[in-house]
Amino acid sequence: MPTVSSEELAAAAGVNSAKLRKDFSYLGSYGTRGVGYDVEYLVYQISRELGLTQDWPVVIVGIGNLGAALANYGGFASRGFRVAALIDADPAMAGKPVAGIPVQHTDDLEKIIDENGVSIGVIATPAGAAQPVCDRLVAAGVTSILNFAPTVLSVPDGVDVRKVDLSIELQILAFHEQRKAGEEAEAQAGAAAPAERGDQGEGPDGDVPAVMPA
Amino acid sequence: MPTVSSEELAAAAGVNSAKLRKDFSYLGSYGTRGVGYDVEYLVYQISRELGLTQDWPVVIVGIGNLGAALANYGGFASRGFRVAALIDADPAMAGKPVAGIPVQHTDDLEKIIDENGVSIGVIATPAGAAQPVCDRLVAAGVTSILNFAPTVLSVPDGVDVRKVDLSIELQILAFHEQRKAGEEAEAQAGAAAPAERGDQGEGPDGDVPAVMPA
DNA sequence: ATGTCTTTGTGAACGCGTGCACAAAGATGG
DNA sequence: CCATCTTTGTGCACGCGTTCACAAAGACAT
Ligand SMILES: NC(=O)c1ccc[n+]([C@@H]2O[C@H](COP(=O)([O-])OP(=O)(O)OC[C@H]3O[C@@H](n4cnc5c(N)ncnc54)[C@H](O)[C@@H]3O)[C@@H](O)[C@H]2O)c1
Ligand SMILES: NC(=O)c1ccc[n+]([C@@H]2O[C@H](COP(=O)([O-])OP(=O)(O)OC[C@H]3O[C@@H](n4cnc5c(N)ncnc54)[C@H](O)[C@@H]3O)[C@@H](O)[C@H]2O)c1
Repeated sequence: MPTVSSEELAAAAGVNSAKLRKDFSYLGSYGTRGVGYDVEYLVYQISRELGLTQDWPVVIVGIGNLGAALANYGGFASRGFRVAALIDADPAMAGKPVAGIPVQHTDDLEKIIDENGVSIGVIATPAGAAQPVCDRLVAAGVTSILNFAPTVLSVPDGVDVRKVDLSIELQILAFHEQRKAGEEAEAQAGAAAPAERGDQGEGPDGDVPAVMPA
Repeated sequence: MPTVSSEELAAAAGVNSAKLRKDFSYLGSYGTRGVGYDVEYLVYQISRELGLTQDWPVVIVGIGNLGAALANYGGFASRGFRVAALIDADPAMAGKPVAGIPVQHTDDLEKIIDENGVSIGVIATPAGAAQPVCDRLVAAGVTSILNFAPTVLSVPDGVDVRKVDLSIELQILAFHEQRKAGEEAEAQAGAAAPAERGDQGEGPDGDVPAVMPA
């Protein structure tokens, strides 16, 4: 039975082993003291808890540059997501296949959501169309939305929205970049450079805490 | 002189006014007691601190579905980012314009980085090519990388990497989605549903803290 | 069966970000 | 010039997540 210790996993992930064990403990006691965790069983338990064991039908609305790229992306299927339908407002696109899936017109949005039992929608329309599209998706029964349009969406309680803003990603990089330059210039001033985070910035998260003094 | 109070700003942003004031205080004391903050001056100071006042040349490597979509995206320019060059390994693409910018071949990568003074690179190649491309970018002087390939990149100290993993965004939504369904089923069991966050999930950040008991 | 050795699971301490509460600053009006 | 009123800037306390440290559990050898 292949096993891994929390120490090994923690080292590989670059985190503290105690935290990793405590996190696992929320799923139950799946480890064996003196041995570690059964890899296969652990993978299954985590997958199940994260919802990776079921497959989720997803619709993409707005099949332009970005929407088409998303439709073509094979990485979703491997994580349990299935592109159930592509929707666009442009009549010229209706019926035209993108990534092997025929694009359907916005008029049928409600029907498509309903027939496919979709609860997750991706919005890749221009900013102006995002809120109206969002409203229709929600009204049709979608309760989770991934929004690429540069707009803050208003949704009722119970609906989750995640916004992906690529400009902000670049801004965060630029912020650190600017800071690097500043530190070099001040390197002669004696003060040591502050500790740098070494992670792979999983998203535009709790970053950028301290700011340089005036 | 148009001004805003920390209270107004906090309400608009949906955060605590004390936190907002404390954050601003790291930039210096730009407010006037009894009045508030001079809007124009505040915007300038924040922009400067965030590095929004300078424009950053950026190169995109891997001009496929995603890379082309990024190149066509106008939202970057408005935030101070300029697409300085597009690079792809496919000889057939060399010279072909995408979004008005001719695609250049990977062979010239180092020269392109150097001549344009690029310090920020975007990787949109297949996963297998990401690390080699990353190494070349870093060797050529790039110190910030936005990675779309589903790979964890190894970089030397001093180089920042941010990874955008769209599958993880969907997974987070699916996780909450699964949980919603679970709560409905357990609604009869008496325990009240835990408080739900109402924000717009700026990235795959410090989310998903507590996990359901076994 | 008993002892030893490894690794888990978790109570307790620590550190840090967030929010409260208020004194100080400064504008404004009399 | 003084009184009053608004809003900033910040010390302090609270809460939560992270880390430490260790007892308990269990495998494995003798
Ligand atoms: N391209 C990028 O890399 C990128 C990056 C970040 C954000 N974004 C954002 O993503 C969105 C899409 O970008 P894009 O480059 O694909 O734009 P695009 O113009 O190429 O595509 C937009 C598509 O949406 C369709 N559309 C318009 N109104 C619609 C509606 N009401 N219902 C359904 N479909 C509708 C259009 O027909 C078009 O096909 C934009 O909001 C953009 O700001 C794009
Ligand atoms: N399309 C999406 O929505 C999406 C979403 C998430 C992640 N991704 C990831 O982004 C990357 C690109 O996705 P895509 O859909 O655009 O793929 P794609 O196959 O359409 O494009 C890849 C491009 O990279 C070029 N390339 C290959 N090797 C290269 C090298 N060594 N140097 C320079 N260029 C090279 C290819 O010529 C091609 O043009 C992939 O890693 C994919 O997993 C894509």
